[in-house]
Amino acid sequence: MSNPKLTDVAQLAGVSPATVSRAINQPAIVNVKTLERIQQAIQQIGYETNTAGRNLRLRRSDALLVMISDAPSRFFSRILMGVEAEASKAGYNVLVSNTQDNPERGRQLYASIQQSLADGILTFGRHNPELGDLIRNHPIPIVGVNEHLEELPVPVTTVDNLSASRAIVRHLLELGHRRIGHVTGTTTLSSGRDRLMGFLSELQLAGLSPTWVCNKHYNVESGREAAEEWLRLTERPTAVFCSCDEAAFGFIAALRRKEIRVPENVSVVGFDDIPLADHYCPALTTVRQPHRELGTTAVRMLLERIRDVEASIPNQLLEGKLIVRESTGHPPIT
Amino acid sequence: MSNPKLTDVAQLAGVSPATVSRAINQPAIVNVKTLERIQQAIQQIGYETNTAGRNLRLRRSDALLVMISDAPSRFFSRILMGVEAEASKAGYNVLVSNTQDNPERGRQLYASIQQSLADGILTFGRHNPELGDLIRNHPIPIVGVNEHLEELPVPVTTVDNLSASRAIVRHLLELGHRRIGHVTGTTTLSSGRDRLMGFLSELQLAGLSPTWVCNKHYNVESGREAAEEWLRLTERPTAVFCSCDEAAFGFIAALRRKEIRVPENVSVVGFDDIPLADHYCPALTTVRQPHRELGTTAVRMLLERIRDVEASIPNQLLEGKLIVRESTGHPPIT
DNA sequence: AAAAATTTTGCAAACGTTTTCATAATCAGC
DNA sequence: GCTGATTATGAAAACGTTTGCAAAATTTTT
Repeated sequence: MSNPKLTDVAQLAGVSPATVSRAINQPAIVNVKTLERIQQAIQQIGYETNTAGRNLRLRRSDALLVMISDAPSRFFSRILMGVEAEASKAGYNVLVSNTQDNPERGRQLYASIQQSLADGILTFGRHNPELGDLIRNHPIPIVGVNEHLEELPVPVTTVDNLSASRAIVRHLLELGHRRIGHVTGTTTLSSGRDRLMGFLSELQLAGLSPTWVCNKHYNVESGREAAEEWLRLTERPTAVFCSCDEAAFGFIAALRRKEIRVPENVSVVGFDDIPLADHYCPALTTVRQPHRELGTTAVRMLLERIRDVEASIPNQLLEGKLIVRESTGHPPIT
Repeated sequence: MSNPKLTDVAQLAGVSPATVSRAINQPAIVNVKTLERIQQAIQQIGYETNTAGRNLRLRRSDALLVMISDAPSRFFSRILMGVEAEASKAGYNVLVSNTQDNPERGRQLYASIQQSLADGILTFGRHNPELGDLIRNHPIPIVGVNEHLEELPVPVTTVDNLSASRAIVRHLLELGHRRIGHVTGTTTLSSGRDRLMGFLSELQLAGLSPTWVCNKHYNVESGREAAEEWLRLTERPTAVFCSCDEAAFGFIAALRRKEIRVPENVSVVGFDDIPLADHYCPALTTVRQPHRELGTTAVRMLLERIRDVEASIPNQLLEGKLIVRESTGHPPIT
């Protein structure tokens, strides 16, 4: 019950396997008459080219490896869909692997290329620094997504966190806010740092100093905790820029419990524009990250890198778009 | 700059390739002395076994294909992590592919097995019915996740939507509610139908008839629309079971705009227990779906099926757990 | 109609494993 | 030290493609 092979088609069509192969891969160079016969044979017999055979011969895998360091990021599946779309367009398959904080994962990355399991790697999250040396010594096609990877000498694509954060601050300034606070994301991640930097620098540009910077992480609990802290402040900021939508939700929900209303008492901004943001109450002002484009861009960069490992590929910054909804308004009149 | 191969190791260790292969795959049957020498050689030369070569020889792919029909489900990434974990434990890789509503996708499924791109398929979502015949005629290892697939003769694993829904209704009944409504999920999906059935049957068991059934989908907008409808009802249910957390959020948010409070004026229950549910305001009473376990269970079923395509594998129902939080309470006293 | 140029095809050798079968080496028992 | 059983190795044939090279068939040119 074995699958039909190239030779079966060849036999049926009365030609050599070589010709069949050519008929499939470079139809142009085979006589139109025989081409037809071959195609007919392929149809009739239900032939599908065997990946392992071809990959062995061509010494490639036809696959891109998406590597996650541990938990998938908050919008992983949307980025992944972008990756999948762009990869399949280029004839690549997408492998997903979670290194699960395995300290040995650096080697794993390498191995997967060496054993021709994948032709290139897309990496989410952080990695063993020692891997940096490995890559420097012997480059493999690898591109980072979402975060700059100081420990890895690889090109990355991210949203322009800096500009977007500055846009958020500008928006709040325009509304008349002067006391503005920031609940940071995970500042061991470049995105967290960049959002903070954007916040600080735009404020400085306006001749203001930050009223409150609360060091947290990218999750709901952080927003909640930040709210508790906010409540204890003597001089409360009238607007708070939360590092991500989830944090903003946590923040708003915790405040509501204390009868503090958004945006009447305090304006809140998120970041990411997750699907719920538009339907929260109040609908959340936030920055829309082009999740899907992050995926497609990353793949394009990676493909270029696969074509030429040494190719110097600049980092790609994607624009985030400020979406103004209901959670921001003028500061309360005191 | 080619990678070291089996023969290189063999040469270095002064043995035949066959022995090296055995040393790797069945170390028990090779002399301990030579085994050591071989292992040393492998280390020294940095050998990694080439996947394509092995797959070609063994006629398998070492990969499971996760197939999504179009958009990834609401908690796809969490299920995927379960899939990944269980698959890698069994030495399998995970391929993700989105058929993007391509009508030809049925054939694609088949092709991926035929061309030994994958050893088995995990499928999310619905498929071309004609594929059913194909599979009946010539079974391939394939397992469905999350939804029963009437059109495909394959075993599936899902949460026990029926029981969970009944538990929700029981919870509401215990709180004293007598007028209970349901905002359905997508009823072309088995989960949507089952949740509805659970709702209806438990109500019937209590000698009640449903006050309100609102036919919607699994998303926030649906909740919002349902809220509008609820507001127009002359006899409003005092409790509403929404088909998923997102819908519940949309429902609650829309009500809040009309100054209707949850749970004071109306109790609301969700389904899924997405991360935000615990941090919404009010924290959402819902059913926790074992997302990760759905993934691991599906893989286990699939592996069994790969071992023996004809193996009769019963559907696996996983328990959902009712999590009571703040969004449900006693009915308002009228 | 022959020669030259061109297009189509086939042969056979890879690609890197694993495994059957047979042989060589080792060991136990007498 | 010899036979028979056991264990450890090697030679070689797959697995299913693709492709350089050369030959064959076709077309164009003279």
